Amino acid sequence: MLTKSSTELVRQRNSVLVLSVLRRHGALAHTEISDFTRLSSATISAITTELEKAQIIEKSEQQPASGRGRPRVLLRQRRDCGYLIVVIISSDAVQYSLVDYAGKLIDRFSEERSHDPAGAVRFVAAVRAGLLRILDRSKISQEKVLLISISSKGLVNSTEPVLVWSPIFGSEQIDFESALRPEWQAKVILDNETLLIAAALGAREEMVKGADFRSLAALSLGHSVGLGIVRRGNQTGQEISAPNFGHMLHMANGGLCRCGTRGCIEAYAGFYAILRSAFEVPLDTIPAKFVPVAELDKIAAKARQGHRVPAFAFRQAGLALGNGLSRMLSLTERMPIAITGPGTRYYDLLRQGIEEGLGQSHIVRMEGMPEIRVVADEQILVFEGHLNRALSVIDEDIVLSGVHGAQASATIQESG
Amino acid sequence: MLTKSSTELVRQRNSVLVLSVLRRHGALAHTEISDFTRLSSATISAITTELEKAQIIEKSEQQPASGRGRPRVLLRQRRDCGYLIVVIISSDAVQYSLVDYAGKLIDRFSEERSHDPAGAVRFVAAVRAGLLRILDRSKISQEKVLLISISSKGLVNSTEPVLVWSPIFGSEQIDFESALRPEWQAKVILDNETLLIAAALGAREEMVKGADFRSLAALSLGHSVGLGIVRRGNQTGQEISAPNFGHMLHMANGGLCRCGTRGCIEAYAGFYAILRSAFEVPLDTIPAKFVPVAELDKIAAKARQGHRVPAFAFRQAGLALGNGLSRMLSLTERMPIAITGPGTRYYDLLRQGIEEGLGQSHIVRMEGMPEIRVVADEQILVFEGHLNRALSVIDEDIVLSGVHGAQASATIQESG
DNA sequence: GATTTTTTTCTCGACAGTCGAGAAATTTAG
DNA sequence: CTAAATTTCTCGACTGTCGAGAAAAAAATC
Repeated sequence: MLTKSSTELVRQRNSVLVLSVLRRHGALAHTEISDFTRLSSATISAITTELEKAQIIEKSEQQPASGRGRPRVLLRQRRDCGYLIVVIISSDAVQYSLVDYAGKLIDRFSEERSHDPAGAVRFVAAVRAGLLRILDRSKISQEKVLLISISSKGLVNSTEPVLVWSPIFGSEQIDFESALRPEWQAKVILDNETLLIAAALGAREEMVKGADFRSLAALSLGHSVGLGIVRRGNQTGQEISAPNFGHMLHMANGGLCRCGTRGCIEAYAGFYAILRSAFEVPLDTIPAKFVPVAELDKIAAKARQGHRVPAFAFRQAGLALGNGLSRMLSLTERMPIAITGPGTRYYDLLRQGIEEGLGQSHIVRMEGMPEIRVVADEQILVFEGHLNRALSVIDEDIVLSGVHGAQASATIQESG
Repeated sequence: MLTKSSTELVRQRNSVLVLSVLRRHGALAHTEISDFTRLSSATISAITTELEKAQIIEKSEQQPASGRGRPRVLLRQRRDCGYLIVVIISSDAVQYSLVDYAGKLIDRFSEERSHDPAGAVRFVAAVRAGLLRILDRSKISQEKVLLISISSKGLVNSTEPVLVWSPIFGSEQIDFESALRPEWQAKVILDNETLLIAAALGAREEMVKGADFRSLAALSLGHSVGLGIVRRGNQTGQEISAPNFGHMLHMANGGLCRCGTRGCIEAYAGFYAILRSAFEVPLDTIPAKFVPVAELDKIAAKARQGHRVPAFAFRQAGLALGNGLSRMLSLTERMPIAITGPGTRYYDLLRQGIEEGLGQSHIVRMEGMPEIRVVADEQILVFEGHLNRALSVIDEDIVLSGVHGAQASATIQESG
């Protein structure tokens, strides 16, 4: 449904635009902002003075003039405009990071995760405690925290911050919104971890290729299998989604998966599945909850030495991934695939299977093999994705709700 | 990438908004437009007088006043503002329809399709002749044709009107843009047939449910298998896609498909596949080019009488469809599925397989079986989808490029 | 038949936003 | 000290939307 447009909307959108180029390129002068946004100098003046009055951006300290002419005055976000807490939930720990409005990391710690099975309630309590702890350590007032950005593996509700299914808690849903609302007025967002990886890679790619960038998929290999897809939207930035790839059907009536279904991709390509297959355990045995990486390393070593059974296990995993990717490509379009996660260390063993699995589909035979690249530093990508996403959400929120109100309160502060 | 906004953009978007409510609700009075668009009366005046000067809309004939007060003046699109040619390519014929700007059908005919294999070039020539023929019959000047909207089964390039793969011509690409550009200045768009069905069903659904509508998939069963997905976009209307569903991998190293790959869904669920399976022909035999529906009816009759082999053929088809749909749902979200096409007459035989195939996946086990409905009148839906899509494209084009220019030329005409 | 009521359309002034041009500011080069 | 260069700021013009009220036009009422 289309909706009406007004001149205020124009100002809002252009304000967000100014903030976003500031975000992307760091501190910028008036003229540079004008160049990047294609807005006239007069408009930049109007917008920046408004944002400055609202205490969202500030003029930077005078820096040594680097040429003739009137020296530039750089504009940058005010670090103390607001704060962001990033919560990264992984299988064995939860990492809390406090970040300021300029994207600078202020504080960070990790907490071990309790592995007790009936732990959803206790887990939520732990997250609440962790959030209060990082706030307490920083001496920042709670109202200044504008956003809490959470990520986890698993399936996430697309509109609300509800974890619908996760490898650890299964179908025991976790609603972060209602869990945190009592003590936090900050907005809460929740994203799938691999989605954030895809978003970060997409942003990097767009930096390089510019308008040529179309789409990209990120595949994360580990105890579980995740997929994120980022596509260039029609007009409004990027469109990202995190399908339930690990539990997409690979083969009807296939191996038993952790989720209780038979034949999921993960039941062939997850770490536990490779282990199960390498030890020739029947495919309908209930899989191990957790597999030490060292264990898998041993299997990989044997496979590299030429032992048939472990090599076959990796090959089967590759085939499941390749088939799944080919199905994903059939449902979307040809796009490069970036593989991340701890599983990349076995890529030499997986590769042939992946390529064969991809090659078995019409789309790949017709359009050719998609570009596959291995990307390290999964953790950095996740955090980068958090920042990209969270800070632009904050920018939008500030402009949408804040500028006029904040401007008024700023005037009061000045006169008071 | 965000882009700058300006006041002209506001006017453009609001003009499109006015045209779209006119499109949706038929002739409307000033006040009604204001109600629907939430724009003020003054703005409606400004926009409508502009559109009227540009000869895009007109005041309707005075109708008997139906109450007290100043009588309403209805505004409607000018039928002669421009024309649209709809070309529906099906396996045995090509249908040409001439439609005016108000969406009214003016002329229509079908032409048999030559089934010669080396026919891509000849086929394009036939389409060009057909287009000229329908233009000639109508006595409309060629410049008045603003858009040629083509649909076909198969895989379509998402940005340009290029048929990438089709059941009949295979990988022999057809670029309608370059084929028609010499003699037509009209814009050319090409869509997958099932995508248009999905778009039409989505529009209907949105009429009923309003903002509650989220997404919907249309599955078309026939000689080939098509899928269209429509999702409510973030802000700008609907987002539709037509994946290569029929040739998504169903089973690695499975039955041979028309496309030359093994294991496509169509190689189990297409009409030829059901035939092959019912006659217990080996799955690697090259499939029949064309299967008379009567032949399939016979098999269905036997299956309904309880014969095992033909019943199994339908069941296998259902399983392939169900597995494929479950994979699609894993990659998107839970959504209702509408089944159309000639294959719906065998739905009683397919149903059990489809449901079982769906049930084998994690997503369906977790979120439950999606709603499945059978929808008749596929042809009507295709045409409706064409109109929805094409006319809104025309509206946008007119406003974007036309209003000021057309206004100028109108003034010239008046003074001349 | 004149007047009032009701409903719709049109018009006017206020306000918000962007833009181009040029003025003002401020530094380096000579 | 002056001229040149460069950046920032300001002003008036233009476009757009809005609310209020005037104008139009028919039915209802006296």
